[in-house]
Amino acid sequence: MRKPCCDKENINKGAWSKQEDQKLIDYIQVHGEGCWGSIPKAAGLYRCGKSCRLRWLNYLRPDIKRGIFDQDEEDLVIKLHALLGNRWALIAGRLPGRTDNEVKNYWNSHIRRKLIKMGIDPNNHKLHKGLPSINPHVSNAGTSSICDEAMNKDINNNSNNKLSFNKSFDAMRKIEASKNNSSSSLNLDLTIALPSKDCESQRTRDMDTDTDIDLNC
DNA sequence: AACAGGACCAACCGCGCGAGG
DNA sequence: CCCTCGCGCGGTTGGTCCTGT
Repeated sequence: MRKPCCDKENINKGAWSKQEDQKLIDYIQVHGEGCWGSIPKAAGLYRCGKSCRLRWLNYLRPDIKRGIFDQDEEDLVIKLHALLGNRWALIAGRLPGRTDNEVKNYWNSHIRRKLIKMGIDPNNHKLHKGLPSINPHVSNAGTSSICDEAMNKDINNNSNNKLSFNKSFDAMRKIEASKNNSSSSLNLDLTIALPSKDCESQRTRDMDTDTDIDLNC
């Protein structure tokens, strides 16, 4: 049996107060991120390290972009989900300022419902047989995923603004290939367009994470 | 105005993985 | 090797807000 991540006694749970937020922000601004296990004590917080990490990454980080997803972001989430499945951290890594939690929540509350309404299975991005589609891009029911068309469109339209995915994505492709080896209809040429204005912040972000992606902006 | 049900989202939980001893 | 520990991830929960009746 695994031990709990932290001593449950003297540990606050639930919503964070403004004072707690400020303590965490102040501490990280001075000492930087990392060593989450020791941060609560050092910062004078009665929280476990995991809770501090989550609060910082999902809410307090200064580069977080909040608010509703625009159409480009939503499209990208759909495409990336079709490629990667529920790998929210990887998907969020392609959306500057968005967190995995936010992407996951947005998927579950908005996109998933939207796809279902359109007659598209959100798990495999294929049309349900027999259901009408209101998506003009999808015409070959049951044979092609929604992202194939969108991907091909992007690849054709953005030849000078492409992401070249290297070894991390090679690994990802292997995983996906083994997962889908019997039924995959995805085009695994993982060349995806991003808005050019985001490239620089994206590059910075990738340096901070292990998502090892080579960008040609 | 009051209530119910749904939607949204912050936070928690447990597991897997990698690093270090 | 094996074990322990810390970190990161994805799934889930629960509180709050919103909307319809």
